[in-house]
Amino acid sequence: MSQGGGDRDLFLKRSRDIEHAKKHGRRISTALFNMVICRIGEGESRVGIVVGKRFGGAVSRNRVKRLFRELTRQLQGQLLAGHALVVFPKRDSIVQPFAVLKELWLSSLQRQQLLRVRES
RNA sequence: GGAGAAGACCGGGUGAUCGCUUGGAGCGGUAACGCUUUAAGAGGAAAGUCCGGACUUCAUGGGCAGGGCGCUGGAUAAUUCCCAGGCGGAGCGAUCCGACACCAGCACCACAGAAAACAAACCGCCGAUGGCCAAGACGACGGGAUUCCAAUCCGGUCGCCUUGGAUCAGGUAAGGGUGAAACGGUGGGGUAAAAGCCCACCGCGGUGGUGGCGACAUCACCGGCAGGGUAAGCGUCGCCCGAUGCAAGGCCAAAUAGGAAGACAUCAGUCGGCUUUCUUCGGAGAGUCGGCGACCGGCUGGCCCGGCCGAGGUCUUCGGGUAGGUCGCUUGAGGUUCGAGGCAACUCGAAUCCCAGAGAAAUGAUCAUCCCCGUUUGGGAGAAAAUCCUAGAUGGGACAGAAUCCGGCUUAUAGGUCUUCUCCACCG
RNA sequence: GCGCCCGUAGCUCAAUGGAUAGAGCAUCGGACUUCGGAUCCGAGGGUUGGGGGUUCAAGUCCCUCCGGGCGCA
Repeated sequence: MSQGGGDRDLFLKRSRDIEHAKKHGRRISTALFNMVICRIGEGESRVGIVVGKRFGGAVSRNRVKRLFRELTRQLQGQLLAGHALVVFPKRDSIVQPFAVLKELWLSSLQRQQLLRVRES
């Protein structure tokens, strides 16, 4: 349906979808974020970002969501289709430089074999 | 120069690349939508939700609750906010702070203290006056001793006076450890001792004059003093407030579930007893009496009164509502600049501008450069320290994110700018 | 977003505005016991969430901030 334009279809927004992923997905954790990965079949992969009230004030919560959204936008071309990812950022992720975050994101997805192989 | 007081303002700037949301224009497309281009896109507190409104829905009345505020005047859409003033308090001062009406009624005032709200009196002081007791002087009377009488001496009774009392009646509240608070304060006179008992000043109360719109101020006269505190305890008085909050509310409307609304007629059933008719002997119908229905349940702005509804039948209509979507949704007690009025809050007039509208919630990521501050290195000025100039490296730049919209309050906030004023020190 | 409620010892709760804030459990010490448990005796532990105000006096009354919880589609 979407031709890859606006980023509405890039993100998981309904709590029903996020609860489904949390219940059925497998959980990995890194130094800067936790993540739940769930296979949902057809369609583009989607990313949900969950930031609880314990993370901090509204400014910190908004900032970390923006960081992870930017990460998703920059790297959406390399993601394999048919998965739902739910990210739970940790408090340290807001003080790290963006390049460190990007490196960790790529390597952890590589380990889960969710990245599209470059040469093919 | 130092130490302060009050008020106003800023809250990093510029540029590049890649993105997000909304509006306009153009192109493509039946449409949904897509592409290109252009414009705009967090705050002084957006926060806390403590007040006040706009706006929304809710209503058959009556009464009672409930809440808020409390010096005066002004200003406002409105306010408990704001402005100006009064009074009280703090400060040398600029200034700051103040729930700042009423103690008539009820209630409370622990411990300590003689006594804690009614006025008294535990210790104390006095004992003037009237008693009592003691001593003494004087007088009168009568007695005894020395004795013939006189005279002297002794003791007695009465009267009066003086002095005295661990005294009684009584006077007094000056002084008394306490306490947050003790029934005006200081000084003098006065007295037996005292006391507004008297006087001066201060405080207080009343009356009148003057000034002020007023709170109040001030002056004069009069009064010897009225009688504690707490109402952010119950309460009284005056004024104000209906409730509800954009998750209000309107519209469209999947899936699932079957009901919902209106009108009309009947105006009532059920249980038990008795009488009677029919009977397939199980019962059924009619009449009459009694019980329940009906001291019940639901709705009705928080409560009460009051009010409305309640079973079954027939007919007509299709609606209600969840997920979701959409409207509300940003042109407004609006901003900016002038002018006028007012001490000011603010008001009036003119011109001009359109300035976020998201929806698990857009305003971001990376980089360059400039600005400010700190650390440090090299060079220079300087005898050296201090300090200054210059170049570089490195770190930092607060509090904090619109959610229906406004007016305030409160709280958080790195660094900086401006204006006015006060006190102290020095120089002229 | 809007509305509402609650904060007392480590935990669960008390406490008319009146004095060192109390009880139970828990902790520690002692007694008892061969040792432990139970029991008995005793002790420690509190900025009454923070600050300010009213009052002679505040855990209590009032204001404000902080933390926690609940409801509303």
